[in-house]
Amino acid sequence: MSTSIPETLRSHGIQPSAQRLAVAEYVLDTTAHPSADQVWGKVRERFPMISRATVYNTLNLFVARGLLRQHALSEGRVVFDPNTEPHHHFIDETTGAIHDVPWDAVDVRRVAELRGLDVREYQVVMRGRRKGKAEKA
Amino acid sequence: MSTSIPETLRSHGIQPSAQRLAVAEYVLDTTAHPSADQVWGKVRERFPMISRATVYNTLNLFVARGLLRQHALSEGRVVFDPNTEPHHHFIDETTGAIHDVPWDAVDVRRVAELRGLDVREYQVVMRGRRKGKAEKA
DNA sequence: TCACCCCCTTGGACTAAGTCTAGACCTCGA
DNA sequence: TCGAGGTCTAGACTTAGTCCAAGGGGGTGA
Repeated sequence: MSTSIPETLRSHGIQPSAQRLAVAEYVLDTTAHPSADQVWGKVRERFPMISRATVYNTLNLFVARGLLRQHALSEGRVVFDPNTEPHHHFIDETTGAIHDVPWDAVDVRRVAELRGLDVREYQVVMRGRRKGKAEKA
Repeated sequence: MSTSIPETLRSHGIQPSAQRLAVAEYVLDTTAHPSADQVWGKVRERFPMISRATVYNTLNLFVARGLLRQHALSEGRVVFDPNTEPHHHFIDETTGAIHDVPWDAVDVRRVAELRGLDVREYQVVMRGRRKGKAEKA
């Protein structure tokens, strides 16, 4: 909130443009883990003439510059996530929705001990169902 | 090894056929985590007239009947894995190769404690490089 | 103010992965 | 032998994503 979106883009070496701002406004402020085509659909609501190639180019640029991360978690769906800090993921089996799980909510030990493997990063991918508040039925 | 492939198929409620056997012979005995098209390519070496639809149908059938598991781990690639026991995965960032990691090589605690989430299964996905023996350069 | 250049965007063609469908083909039991 | 059900094939179709050539727009120097 302290820095504006154009500043954020510039600080990552990205020249702001109207299209890039429109993509950034949506994708840097969502927890919905949208796919590229979902981003396209959303951005077109406010910017109907934007082309698919531009959205793909922009998302790939944001990933390359570290503004976004790309995940392939479920069923070959590739999604984008503005949360670039280490975290885990929970996939709701009934809806397919992806939820972030804070890094310290899971306690993983001995990852680095695997012989012959130089583990640079890891995450826990969980599957199951959400309980409680979301479903009042 | 104790049970033949036709028996294995039948015991999972799958009627054996020449095509299904050809797919099963390769895919139930590999650790390579092949994609569907890789399976198609491999099976065609010995069975050139098999169609792509048959290979996809067969793989999906095997997954539905619990003979195989499907993973979407890296870059939207969907791969098949005959190892249906719980295990983790290591992805070699330089080659894209996927390696199985034994369940007890990683020590995960507190997964079940996430409030509001009913975790039915989980795995640790690691990324990095293989060290040592594989690279003699 | 003008012109130029460079970067960005566009639309459409192209590719790859996967699904669907209609018809042909087996195979097995009666 | 016949029929029915399940299986296989080829090809059309869909979806996700990339590539490319051409057009456009904004900043900078003259």
